[in-house]
Amino acid sequence: MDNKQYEQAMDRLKNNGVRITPQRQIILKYLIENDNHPTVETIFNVLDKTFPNLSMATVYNNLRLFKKLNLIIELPSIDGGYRYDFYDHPHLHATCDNCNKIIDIENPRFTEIEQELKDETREVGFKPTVSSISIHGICKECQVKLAKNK
Amino acid sequence: MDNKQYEQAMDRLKNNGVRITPQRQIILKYLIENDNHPTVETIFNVLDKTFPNLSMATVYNNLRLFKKLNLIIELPSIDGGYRYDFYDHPHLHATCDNCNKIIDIENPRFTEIEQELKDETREVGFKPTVSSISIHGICKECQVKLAKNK
DNA sequence: TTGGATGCAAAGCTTTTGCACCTTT
DNA sequence: AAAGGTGCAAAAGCTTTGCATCCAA
Repeated sequence: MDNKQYEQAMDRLKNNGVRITPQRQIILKYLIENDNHPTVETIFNVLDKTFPNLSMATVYNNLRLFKKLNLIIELPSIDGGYRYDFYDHPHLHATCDNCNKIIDIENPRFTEIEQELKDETREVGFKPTVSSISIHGICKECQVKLAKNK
Repeated sequence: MDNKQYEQAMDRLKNNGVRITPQRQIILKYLIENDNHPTVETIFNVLDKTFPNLSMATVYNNLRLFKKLNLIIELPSIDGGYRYDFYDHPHLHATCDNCNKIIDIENPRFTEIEQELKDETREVGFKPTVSSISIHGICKECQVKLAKNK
């Protein structure tokens, strides 16, 4: 794990007068170490194994808190729920509308594009924080799957 | 209203074997004529006035259908719900995380940027359809409001 | 020490579904 | 005439909240 990300996240909590609890630590660590864009339930199920008595409410409450502090971003899934992603460097998301998987796409030009989009919002007096940039469509695997079912 | 958008939407329904009902017509018309990014409830409340006995379930069902046909896009709001937007030409959304307002930002370069992002997903075998591109932050009005409350 | 955080359970929403009736094709 | 869609109400899910207890600072 990139420890710097974790330390910076802890600092952001401290600077906002938010207490550092084991629950907050493991949730953030999980999000930093995994780029699987988990649902709330996935996060809960995985962490509950090694941290019994963890409460779903705590996961919900803390995800909401982290989102407000711009530590994570929330990605809508076509299945109705949300997926969560630690907001490290901005990157492109490709969301499969068939299996709901979210794929990270890295590209050196992306930071530049994000900057350009943020600048555009500044022109109308907006104060940008994070970006949520997704391309919807069908992933490679599902294209094959869907073709077979015809 | 741009009638072409409406006609094209109707064609897309027909081509997919979907029946054209008055409910579908008024919901689509409403979304085409308004760029206020309404919630499900707003859509229901406005349309129910002139179309009594409209059912919330019908609004939900049809929004889901339109989304699947890529006629509209669904934008997550920090208040937990979603906002809907007729998917005409791609454009940038600035989402205020304080008042939940969504602002359309038009820029001639945007189509080009969207194309570039879609191309990036194609490189990993993805088949892109629509984009959902939002910059989160605080709008002009809320910046003033929040400064006053200090 | 003490205000904030957690866990549990209950409440509150939002969204979907079942079914009888109605409408488009 | 038949397949599909609608409205209503009930069910199902998801998310938040109240409160007693616990713990980080």
